[in-house]
Amino acid sequence: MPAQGAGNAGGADAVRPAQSESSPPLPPGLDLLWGRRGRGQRGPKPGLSVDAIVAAAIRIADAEGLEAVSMAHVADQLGFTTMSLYRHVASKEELLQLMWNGSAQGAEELVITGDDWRARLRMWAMVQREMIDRHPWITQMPMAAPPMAPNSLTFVERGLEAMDDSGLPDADKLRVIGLISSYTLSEARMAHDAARAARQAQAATTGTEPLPAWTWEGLVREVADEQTYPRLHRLAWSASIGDDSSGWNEEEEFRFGLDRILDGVEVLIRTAQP
Amino acid sequence: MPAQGAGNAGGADAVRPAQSESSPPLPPGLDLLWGRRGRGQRGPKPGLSVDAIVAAAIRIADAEGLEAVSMAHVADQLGFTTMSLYRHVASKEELLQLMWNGSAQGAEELVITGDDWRARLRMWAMVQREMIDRHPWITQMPMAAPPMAPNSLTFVERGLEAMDDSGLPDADKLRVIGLISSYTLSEARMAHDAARAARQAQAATTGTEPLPAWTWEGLVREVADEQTYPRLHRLAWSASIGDDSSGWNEEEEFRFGLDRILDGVEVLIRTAQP
DNA sequence: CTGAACTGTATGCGCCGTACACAGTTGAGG
DNA sequence: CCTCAACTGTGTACGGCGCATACAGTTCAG
Repeated sequence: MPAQGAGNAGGADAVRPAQSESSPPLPPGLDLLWGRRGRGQRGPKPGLSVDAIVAAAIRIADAEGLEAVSMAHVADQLGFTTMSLYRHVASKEELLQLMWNGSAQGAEELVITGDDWRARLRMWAMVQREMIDRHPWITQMPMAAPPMAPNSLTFVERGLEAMDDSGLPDADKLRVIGLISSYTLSEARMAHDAARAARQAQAATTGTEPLPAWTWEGLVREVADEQTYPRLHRLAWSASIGDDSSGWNEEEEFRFGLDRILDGVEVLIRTAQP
Repeated sequence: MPAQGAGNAGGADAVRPAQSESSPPLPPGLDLLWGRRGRGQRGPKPGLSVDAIVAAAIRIADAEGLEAVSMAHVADQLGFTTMSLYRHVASKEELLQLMWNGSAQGAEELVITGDDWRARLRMWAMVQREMIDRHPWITQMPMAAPPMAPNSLTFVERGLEAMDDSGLPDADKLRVIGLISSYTLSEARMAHDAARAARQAQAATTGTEPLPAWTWEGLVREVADEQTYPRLHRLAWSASIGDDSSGWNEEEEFRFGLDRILDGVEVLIRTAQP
């Protein structure tokens, strides 16, 4: 169904498609992200704005998790009715996209420092990880298409900038950026999913139970017999993996993988330009 | 609320907690995965089974996407009522976990071949990627906790096996496995999200529109001005990134990253054992 | 001054996960 | 053999979800 109903009595459609003029219309969702949605001046002053909606949604997601972000919840956080949101946002999915972009606010004034490409790229990855940790719910989002939001592009630009002195062809720089982002995002996702699972396992056994607090090694010991999983069995029964008593240091794990990747990039750079 | 309501008239609880005996009860969800859920013999023969439910759910997810997997849909695919599923599965979340494990069926008879650790590890990653591609919906799943399902552990065991001749300490082998899995999963996720986005962008413009078919470069050209995104601008306006005309070969991109990671692992192995 | 453009509201639909009470089926223990 | 507890599947109902739609009130261009 096209956006402009022909003889439809009364109601205007929720959001207008584009600002017209030269450029071809962007895919739906992206137009708003890049400020290309029309704004007439005829009606009453809007008491609600896209920014306010997105900010409220992010506040909720930070405080109560992504699953708590419903149109109704966001709306009455703002003191409006549910349907009022649809005057500014086409759908919940679009709101989620805007939240994604909003979570990366501050990427503009981000400065990546370091003596060489390796130090800078490392910092770039750590910053990305920190941004995700500040808004863990972004690891649960659909993530439609390659990142095309303004803040995402800014971040990619910073990554390319970090590799200015690498001597790699631009296409390879982009691939390296993609590689590191993939890893960082995935690692953050696993960390937060695990944390969430642990948290709600804790919540499930309120009070009464002695709460066994399963560790990864403990579970493997319980479940993996020696015949079918000899190596895992050995690993789980050998001395604790992590150094400290609690075992399993996530941050250390992340840095380990990152350094392996950077080693690989170094090999690429060295072989490309002798 | 504990599972056993004291004076509750009539109804037995949906699923019994554990099989008793020695071992301490596993966290909820895992007990079923590892076959540690009790089964009495008193009642009528069940016409429904966990396996049938999981198989039906996977069939739906493969054919119509994960969002089409609802308890109602699964149930009447099997010719039963919605609520009947809850006699075999504690919740939808548990069903999703079982689907995850079920999607990795066939991991037992998987054989990883190759002359050295590098070839084997590469094959291991490619196999993982293919398994994900066969069931793209697993990239959309919550993924509670580190992978503890039997098939997941089998797969990890195979990865460790692939590195038998690497000379690395076991803990490092595990970290390498984790690094590669993270990357593979994330890359697969991006690829499928992009594919899905493209598919439904296509579906949105049925018939009438000339469907512009945006490429990544095209979008960047449209949106990224030279001042704020100089490197991206240059990249997008230079000759097409991919080699063929359609640009952007996902498989090649995946292999690029994988080879970088393997290079990094090689560095680690070489420096660890001279 | 009028009417079109615009903002927020109220109502309602279909779908979701699942709590709960219930009827029918089976096998173990008396 | 009978009985009754254990068990399986059903029916109904509830609260929450995203969102279509019709509507009432506000503002500015003509």
